[in-house]
Amino acid sequence: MRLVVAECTVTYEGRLTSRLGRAKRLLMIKADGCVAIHADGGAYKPLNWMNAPNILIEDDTSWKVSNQKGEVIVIDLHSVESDTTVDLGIDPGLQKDGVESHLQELLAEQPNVIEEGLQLIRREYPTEIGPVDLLCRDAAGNTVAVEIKRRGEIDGVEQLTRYLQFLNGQPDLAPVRGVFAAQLIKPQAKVLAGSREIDCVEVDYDVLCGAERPQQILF
Amino acid sequence: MRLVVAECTVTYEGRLTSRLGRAKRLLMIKADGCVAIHADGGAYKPLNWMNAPNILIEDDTSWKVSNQKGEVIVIDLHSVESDTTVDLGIDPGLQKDGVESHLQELLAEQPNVIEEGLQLIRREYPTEIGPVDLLCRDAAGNTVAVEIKRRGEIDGVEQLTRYLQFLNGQPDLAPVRGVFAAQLIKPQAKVLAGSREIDCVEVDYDVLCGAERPQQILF
DNA sequence: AGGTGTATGTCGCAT
DNA sequence: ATGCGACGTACACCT
Repeated sequence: MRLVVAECTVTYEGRLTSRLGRAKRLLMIKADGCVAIHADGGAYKPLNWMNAPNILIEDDTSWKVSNQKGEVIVIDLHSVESDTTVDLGIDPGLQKDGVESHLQELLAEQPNVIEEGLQLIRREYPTEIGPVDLLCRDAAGNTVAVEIKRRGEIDGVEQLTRYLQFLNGQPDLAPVRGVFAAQLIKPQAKVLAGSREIDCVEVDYDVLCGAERPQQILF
Repeated sequence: MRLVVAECTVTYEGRLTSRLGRAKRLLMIKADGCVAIHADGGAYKPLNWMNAPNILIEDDTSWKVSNQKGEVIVIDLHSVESDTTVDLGIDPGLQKDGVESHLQELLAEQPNVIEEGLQLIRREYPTEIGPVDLLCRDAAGNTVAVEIKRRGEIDGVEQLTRYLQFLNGQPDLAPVRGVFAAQLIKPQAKVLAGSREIDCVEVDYDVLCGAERPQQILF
């Protein structure tokens, strides 16, 4: 990784056009070739950037970074305060826990956690308007579409509503009812779901992890 | 801005849980207090971060960054290779030249590009649930709500649907039909729009710019 | 390569 | 604060 602190002006032309007036900034060039221009604020997001793959052409007073899509950043350097390079090596990578896909896996294994007697028909059931997280059959033999979110908000209810609309247009599946499952469901989402006769279920992620094989725990 | 290069391990607990195994990384602390942990790849996004406002507690071997929402990053430092601070001053900021609003302006001037005989009633027509991009009257005298997007996706159709629902509840306007206009409309959005009897129109931004005053070009 | 859904999305603006 | 819409969204995953 190369870190340059310099007075510079920057222009970007691509998905939009932008300009940065003259100021001292940090230029970060990573081993993968991506370039980021950081100010001393504005959270972790750089002011401008160009992700790999790109081409960096460097001359005495300016850098030109361009990619295949026709995006270009031009960095004019007025004065360079420092220019250092560190070898960080390859990172072992970030281990994430608790994302939606994991929650979906756990609930696919344990649909009865969502509702007594629920059985999985298919995970990621494909439709023209996108995949339904879980398609299930309930104790009474009716089809149930389950939408899973980490945090249940209005968007998720809208999404599930679309699926239900679509699925109920399929004579071999209808009638299909909906269940909205999330670790936490916001009040507004609950209200909206309620008004559409969609059940809401809040699931405890830790309990779900612990209860992954309840038989083995019980005996 | 403070830049530290160090061997470290990191854990984050908050919206999810994550771990970073021991490796050399760049720790960036900006003047606003935000902290970012960068590896030498993965575009401009840090592996972990904590935006301001937060509290950084530093001792000999570890840093603890936490915020009011209960998110916590713990950085264990095994060895520090460098620790430098630069004063970048306040950035003059990024000047953006947007495309979205411009598209709306152009279509407001040229509603007939959307549909033959369409006339503008009002741009940014206010409703309780947000402004309708363009409210128009068609050749037959019916009211038309136009939603404009750079890229037309399902969200945009949902948004327009909400507006139509609202507008059709106004006796002086109803019936109102919808037109979804974008530079590019995704297949799923087209399907959803079709099922709701919303017309889709793809507009060419460059042609629109060129056709801004068609009379002057024709004569 | 293109399409779709997720994200610790972030960011800004209005209520 | 919360809701809502835009973003150069980025990114993984699938066809």
